[in-house]
Amino acid sequence: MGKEITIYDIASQLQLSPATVSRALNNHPAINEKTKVLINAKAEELGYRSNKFASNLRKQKTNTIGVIVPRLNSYIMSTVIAGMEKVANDEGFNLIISQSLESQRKEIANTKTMFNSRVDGLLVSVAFDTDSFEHFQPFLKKKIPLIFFDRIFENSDCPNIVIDNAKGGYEATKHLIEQGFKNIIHITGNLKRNVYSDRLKGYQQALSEFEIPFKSDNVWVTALSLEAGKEVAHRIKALPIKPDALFVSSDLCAVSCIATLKELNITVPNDIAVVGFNNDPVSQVISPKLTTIHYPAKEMGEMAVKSMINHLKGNFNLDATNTITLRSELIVRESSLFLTHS
Amino acid sequence: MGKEITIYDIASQLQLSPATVSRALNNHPAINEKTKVLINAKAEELGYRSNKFASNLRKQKTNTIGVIVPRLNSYIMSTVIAGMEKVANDEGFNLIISQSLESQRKEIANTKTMFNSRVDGLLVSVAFDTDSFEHFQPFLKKKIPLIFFDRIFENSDCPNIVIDNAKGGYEATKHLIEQGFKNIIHITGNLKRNVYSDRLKGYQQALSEFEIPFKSDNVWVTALSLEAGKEVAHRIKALPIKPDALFVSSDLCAVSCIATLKELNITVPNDIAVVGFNNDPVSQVISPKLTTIHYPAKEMGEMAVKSMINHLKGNFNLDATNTITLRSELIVRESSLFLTHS
DNA sequence: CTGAAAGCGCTTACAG
DNA sequence: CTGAAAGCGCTTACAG
Repeated sequence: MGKEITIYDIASQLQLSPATVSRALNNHPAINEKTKVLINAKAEELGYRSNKFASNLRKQKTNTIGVIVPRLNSYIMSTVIAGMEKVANDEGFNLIISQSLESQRKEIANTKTMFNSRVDGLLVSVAFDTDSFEHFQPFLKKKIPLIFFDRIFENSDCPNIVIDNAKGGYEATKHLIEQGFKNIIHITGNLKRNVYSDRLKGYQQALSEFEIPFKSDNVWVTALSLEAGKEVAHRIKALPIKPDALFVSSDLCAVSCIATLKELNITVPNDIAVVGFNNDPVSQVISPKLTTIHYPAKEMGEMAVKSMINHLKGNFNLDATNTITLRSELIVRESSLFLTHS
Repeated sequence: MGKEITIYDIASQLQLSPATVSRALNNHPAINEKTKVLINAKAEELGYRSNKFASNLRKQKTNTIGVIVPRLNSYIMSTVIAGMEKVANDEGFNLIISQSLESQRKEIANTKTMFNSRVDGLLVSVAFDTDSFEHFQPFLKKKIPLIFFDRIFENSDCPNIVIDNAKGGYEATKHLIEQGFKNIIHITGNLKRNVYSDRLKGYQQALSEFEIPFKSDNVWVTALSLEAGKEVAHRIKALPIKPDALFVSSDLCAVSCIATLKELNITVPNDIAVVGFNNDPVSQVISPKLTTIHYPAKEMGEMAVKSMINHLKGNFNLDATNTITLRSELIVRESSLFLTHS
């Protein structure tokens, strides 16, 4: 009970050296198969559990991957984390997770903690306002692999895991145009971030393809929050010439906007069509159901951890594949369909 | 760059022993204040970072708290985790998080991993179908503190952190009754779990207080998922005598049900009033807005980690305070208001 | 207030 | 295929 079993206990009971026990437990090829069986049986019998701290200390590795996200409690991020946890657990890696709460200041503090925790690798989705790369430099200097996902730091030379945000923005906008909508407002987040700037590019591309002039007044930068959705609705209500469609870079914000528009007697899609982004469950439980871009959050989390572990194990070099792009897709529901357009 | 600074480097540069450096860095009272200042300055200068693995190995502690939740990507749980992360980070503890995906089998596997990771303490919210305590016994045997939160294991003698679910159920039901609704169906989850059985008790208590007979046919056990919400709506549609209200133990399920009811030409609250549970953001972005019970998820996460750390530090004994109950409250919105009842 | 020394439990280069 | 020995970087009981 009180006493912990070590490889020395196994060794002495089996009349072997601790070195052999250690090798057998780690499935070292030089050890006789029969000896391995013996040792593993004894380990099982005694309830041995390996001491990670001794092992990590000796090996100078931590088997730990750090994760920094803007926030833990958004649909996308909690789903990404769920995917990460699954893979990490299966591979015997630990995750240290922290949230920047959308502030570069907190993100810097988080990177310091991660650095001091000696993570073997770091996975980051950057905050809204991050515009310096400096806090990531210590990792590169120490050759600790750094991978960005979702919200990447552009021109960083670090590997990135993303979806094709431009394509997502393009498809969302094109769909609206094909439904007959021409005056489309794009509600987005801080354009410093690739996810938003790329979707904007897609939006512009679609407009230009259909020869609809782009107006910068039609791009509204918001916090993409629940509150932002309400504000957008009120702003639209006050507009002399109303848009006929909205492309919103977040489902939750889109849905909140739709609810508020309804309160203001503007109905969706009849008065204004709406397309969201993410395929958050919320998009299915409102009426009208929200057309959106499916975001493979779980897959992204899995891919991020898998790539990191492969790199750490030397299975493949991350630098070679600088960007991994996951598939996203348009899901058409009622909120964007042309009905009885007035 | 390559070389890591240790206390030996600091010691030799300062002509001191590693023992003194170690003590100074840990703010040991026996060390001269001036020496401490000197040592800390040198540590800073050299970019020293403590090696947790050596320290943990020596101290036989891990500074790690294990967390097992049913799933990471639900509003409640991701918010609980966000609260946990905040406190753990501030206190220098690490979290190892894993998800049981509502299966006892996976939960058992998770407890094994946690045990082998030698967590200093374990925080658990149990799966839907967990009915054995056996997989937690190894922790008690080794005197590793175990705290349950949200979904607790009843009669376990372990400390619990919960809300007053019976009170929540009571208030939700009482509110509906006071609005004039009498035929109230309760949609809930697996009644093995305290969160659901207690809410049911509250529901029954409110009915009995108003002398409305309880009918077990009015309690529907579901997965409380998005899909479950749809099924409930269809089942109601098929009912010869329809209920006038629904008390649903999850906002997401409630909202999905409302959306489907609407498709079936049953409107909320006019035809059927609805009260949810959790105060998920989704409750605010639909129309009508959902009346619900606010669940202090972030606070629960913070409290769980705080209690665990205090216990580990010996600040107070957990066994003394067997149950910590956090405040929840009814939030009245449109979905439950008596309008033009037909 | 400071130091010498042992030991936490592993892994691995070296030797045979 | 197996072993002896050193060492990873700390902490702490003991001594002074």
